[in-house]
Amino acid sequence: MAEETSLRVYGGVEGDERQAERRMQLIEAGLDILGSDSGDASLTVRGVCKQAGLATRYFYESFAGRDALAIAVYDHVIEEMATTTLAAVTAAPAEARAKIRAGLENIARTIAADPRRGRLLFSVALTNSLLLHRRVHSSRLFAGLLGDQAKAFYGISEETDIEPTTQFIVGGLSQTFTAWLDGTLELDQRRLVDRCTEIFLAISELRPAPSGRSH
Amino acid sequence: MAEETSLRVYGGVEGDERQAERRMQLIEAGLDILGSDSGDASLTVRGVCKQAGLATRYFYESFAGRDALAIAVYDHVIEEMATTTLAAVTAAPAEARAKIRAGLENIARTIAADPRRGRLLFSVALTNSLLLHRRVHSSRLFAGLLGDQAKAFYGISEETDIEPTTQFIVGGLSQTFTAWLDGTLELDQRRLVDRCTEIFLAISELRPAPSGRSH
DNA sequence: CATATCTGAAAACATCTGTTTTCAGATATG
DNA sequence: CATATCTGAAAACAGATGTTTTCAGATATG
Repeated sequence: MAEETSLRVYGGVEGDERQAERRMQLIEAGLDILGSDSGDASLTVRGVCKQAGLATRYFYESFAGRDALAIAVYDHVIEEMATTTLAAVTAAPAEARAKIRAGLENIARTIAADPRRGRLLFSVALTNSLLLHRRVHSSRLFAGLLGDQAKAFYGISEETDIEPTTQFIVGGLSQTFTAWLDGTLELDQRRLVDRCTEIFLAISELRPAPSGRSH
Repeated sequence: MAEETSLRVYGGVEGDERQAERRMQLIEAGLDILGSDSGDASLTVRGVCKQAGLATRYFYESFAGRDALAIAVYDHVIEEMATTTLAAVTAAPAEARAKIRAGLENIARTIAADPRRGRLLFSVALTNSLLLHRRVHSSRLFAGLLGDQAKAFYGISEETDIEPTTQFIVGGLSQTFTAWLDGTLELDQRRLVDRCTEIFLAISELRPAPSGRSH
């Protein structure tokens, strides 16, 4: 409440900068932990501070609690993924297969370069209901992003229910990317993206309800 | 080690029976908790005993620890689901669409009748690596069970890697069933099964690797 | 140099959990 | 009836964790 008055220079660095760097160190450490296969149960205050090389004291300087850090980490990863994927899809030729492939390729490349991000987005066991909601929301976002032609066909709304087709695609992609990160799937990135693109397309081209309106 | 000597009659019931009933009460209570949306982090010894109406003392009579109970609950649910689904698939006409529909219908009906089972199998956030491994194994089992014609085509081995197609189907079905249980999907059971059957078929009919062998 | 702030480490306190043990009362058995 | 076992509830103990506070030393500022 009355903290903006102090903040001296220390070690030649401004107070705001030191705080911001500590915050970033905590987010990085949080990503290390959330991006491991232990799930978010291992995200402890002491643990993340040790990983960040900071004193416990500084945790509450930047975050109100465990959940606040988890959300910050998740948002940090999602935001970057959304930005780059949107750019890749936009830059791709105006054709369903090309756009889907471009988006999937961006995701595959990103999580291959930093598996922590992939595990956080797709495979980490989240017990935190806030994080689960974020994942649902961002899944919806990506499904819309990648399947914008499906959106045009079927009229998927971002606010109302998701079609079973979209749910299926999101779940299928998550599972496939997770297995790929695990090493369970012995595919190179190129073939993974090819394969997922074809499956995505095949599902998209199904009529939403063969015998009439779906509800 | 030397417990099989005692076990008196109490309340008109044999000692073995009392133990077995307490074990069943604990498994039921464990299913209540694991089948809630809190994930397996809420499966505490005190909690499950309270839910079962038993004293903490009796937990370790039947289980070595938290993990042992979790595994017992999971196996209990999986075993029943596998048995009834296998029966449904076997009884269905010898045709891919009919067999897939029969299997999916059995799963949908079972989890609609007891959502705890569905949430445990598909949606609960599992931080327990033992449970995660069980889920992978049983997913493999069900994918093979439902897609036996795909198995014949692609030669899916239960011991080696799973094809990306199978991973996609398992993940897609899990996500879709989860959303259906949540109420996110406003479909009746019939349409859900129809839709999943068509998607399943469409994916199955894709060639595994359009440009050659997959690895 | 004197004082105020910052830093790192650790202590402190409460709570939750796993696990074992105690104990008074209920029940069966000789 | 006397004794051994069973039951339910709770206490006890250790460890992990969230969260706040203390404290000695480092660093900047007047």
